Amino acid sequence: MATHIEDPVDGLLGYHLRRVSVQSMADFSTALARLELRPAEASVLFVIGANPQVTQSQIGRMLGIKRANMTPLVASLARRGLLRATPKDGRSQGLALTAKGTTLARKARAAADQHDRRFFGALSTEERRALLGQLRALWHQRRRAATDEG
Amino acid sequence: MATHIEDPVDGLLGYHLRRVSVQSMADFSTALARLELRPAEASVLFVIGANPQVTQSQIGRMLGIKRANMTPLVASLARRGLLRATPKDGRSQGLALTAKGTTLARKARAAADQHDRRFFGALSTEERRALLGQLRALWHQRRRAATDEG
DNA sequence: TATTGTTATACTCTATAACTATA
DNA sequence: TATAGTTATAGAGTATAACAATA
Repeated sequence: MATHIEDPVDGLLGYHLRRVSVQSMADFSTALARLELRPAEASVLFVIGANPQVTQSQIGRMLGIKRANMTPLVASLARRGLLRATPKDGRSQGLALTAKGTTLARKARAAADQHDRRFFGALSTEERRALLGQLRALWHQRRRAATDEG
Repeated sequence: MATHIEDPVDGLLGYHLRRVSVQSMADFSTALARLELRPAEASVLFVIGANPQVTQSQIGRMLGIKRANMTPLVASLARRGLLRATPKDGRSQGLALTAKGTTLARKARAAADQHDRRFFGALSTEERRALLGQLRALWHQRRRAATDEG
C-alpha cells in the first residue's frame, strides 16, 4: 500500500492543461501511427488539402512550425509521394496533395475526428463548445500579446 | 496583404488544447528562467516541499517522469544545493529541500501562481473552475483507461 | 531590405534497454 | 520476483544562426 502523497500542483490550471494535452497527443500519435504519420505531418497535410498551392512558410506560420523545421518535414512527405511542389515564383513553391496524399489526409482526418470524439466524449456538447471557445480565446489573447511585444 | 488561408484544424479540440498548452508552457518557462529553473525542475521541488522524504521514484510516478530521467534531474538539483538526499533503506533515498531549496521553491510557486492568474485571467472565476474540473475529469478518465489496458 | 528555402547545429524532453543492488 | 536507482543511448520537437537566391 502506497503512502498518500500530497499533490502540490493540483490547483494550477496550467499544469492540468499540459498534463491533459500530453495525454491527448500520445493517444493521437498512437492512432496516426497506423498511417505512418506523426501529428505535425498530419496537420501539414490538412493545411495543404484545404489550401492548394500554399507555401511551406505560410504553413509554418499557421501551425507554429519554424521555416527551418518545415524543410525536412515537407521533403519527407514529398519523398513519400504525398505532395507535389510546383514553383510559384523564383523563391517559393506551391504545395498540393497528390491523389495518394489526398487519400491519406482523409484517413488522418477521420482518425483526428475519432480521437476528438473519444478523448472528449465524456464532456457534454455544451461543455465541449465552451471549452473550444475558451481555448480559442486564450490562444488569440496570448497571440495578440506576443504580437504587441515583437 | 496576406491571402486568407483556411484553417482546417480549427474544429479539433485536441489541436486547440495542445496549442494553448504550448503557449502556456513557453510563458511559464520564461517566468522561471529568472530563477534558473525549468518547469520540470520546479514541479519536482514543489512535490518534495509538500512531501519531505519522498523518493524520486514516487515523484516520477506522480509527475509522469520516467525513473531514468529523474536521476539527472535530481542530481542537478542536489548539485545546486537545493535538496538533500538521505538513505531510507538500502536502495531508496528520501529527498528534502534545503533552506536554499525552500526559498527557491517558494519563489517558483509564486511565479507559477502569477503565471496562472495572467494566462487564464481572461476567464471568469466560474469559467476557470469549470475548466479545471473538466481537465481533471479528462485526465482521470484516460488514466483509468490506461490502467485497464496495462 | 525583406522573404523563401536551406543547412548545420544544439538543447530539451521523452523513451527504451540493460545493469546493480536491495526488498 | 519486484523495485530503486543508474547509465547509455536514441528519437522527436523545437530553437538559432548563417547562407544563397529572389522579391
